[in-house]
Amino acid sequence: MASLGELERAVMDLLWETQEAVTANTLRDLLAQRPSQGEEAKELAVTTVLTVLSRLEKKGLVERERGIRPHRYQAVTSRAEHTAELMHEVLGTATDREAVLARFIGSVSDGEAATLRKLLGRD
Amino acid sequence: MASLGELERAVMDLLWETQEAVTANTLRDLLAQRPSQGEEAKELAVTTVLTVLSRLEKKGLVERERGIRPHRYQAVTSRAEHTAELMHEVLGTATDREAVLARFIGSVSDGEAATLRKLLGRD
DNA sequence: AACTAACTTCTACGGAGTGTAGAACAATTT
DNA sequence: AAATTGTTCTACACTCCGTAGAAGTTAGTT
Repeated sequence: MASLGELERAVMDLLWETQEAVTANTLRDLLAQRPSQGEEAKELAVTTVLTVLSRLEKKGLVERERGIRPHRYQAVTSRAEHTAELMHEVLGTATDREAVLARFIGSVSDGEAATLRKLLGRD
Repeated sequence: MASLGELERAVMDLLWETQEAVTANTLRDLLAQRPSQGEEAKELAVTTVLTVLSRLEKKGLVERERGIRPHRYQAVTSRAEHTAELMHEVLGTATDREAVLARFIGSVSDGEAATLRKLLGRD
């Protein structure tokens, strides 16, 4: 259960940008200013945003504060963390993990290769 | 257009294992011996397998030889290559690629870290 | 307390993707 | 030509996602 729809993705992106916990109304407004891709951004109904947030909560990506009345939502993990998890999920528990990694780093930019070297430390 | 269904995945796994081009009937038989997960493996109709193969062909993951009569199907890329592509897709074109890589590397096994060091070459 | 405004949950529907396979059509074998 | 084998078409049910109105709940106002 990993993939997100387009709107779900847009919401997560906003939650990842604004590190704070925000309300559904705020998100609706933020979404309205965001022409997702070529498409004119139209005002969504708040219930739409709420539905999406509920689904994201069920998926474990979003956490909500139920105490205060306009509930506030925030991402459970950072985007980087989430993406890294996804990458591991894709890598999987296969027997050929190393082969995959070989192909993977084969097409990584030079700069990123350098970063990786730094992160891995010299032996 | 990256994700696969459960049956599609099972078919791809078989095509990746048997490096050869195989027929739909062969695949049906192979699938029958494969209890996907806890579930008792039942015999699927050949048309089911054919439908899945067509869809995989449309997705560019499978190639078929139309010359001979029982068409033969094979994977276009190796599993390792495909998985590596998926990983890049997940990594995406975000601004925080390096942050993602950092998290990713952080949870890679020691042996794999060593492999990566080797692949990246010492500086 | 009753009323109202804001907010949340429930229910729903249409479209896309997937698993599944029969019906109809095409080619090969006997 | 008839029978067999193989492929394509069509179809349906189920899940996920975008979308939102209807109904229910909470809080603020009179």
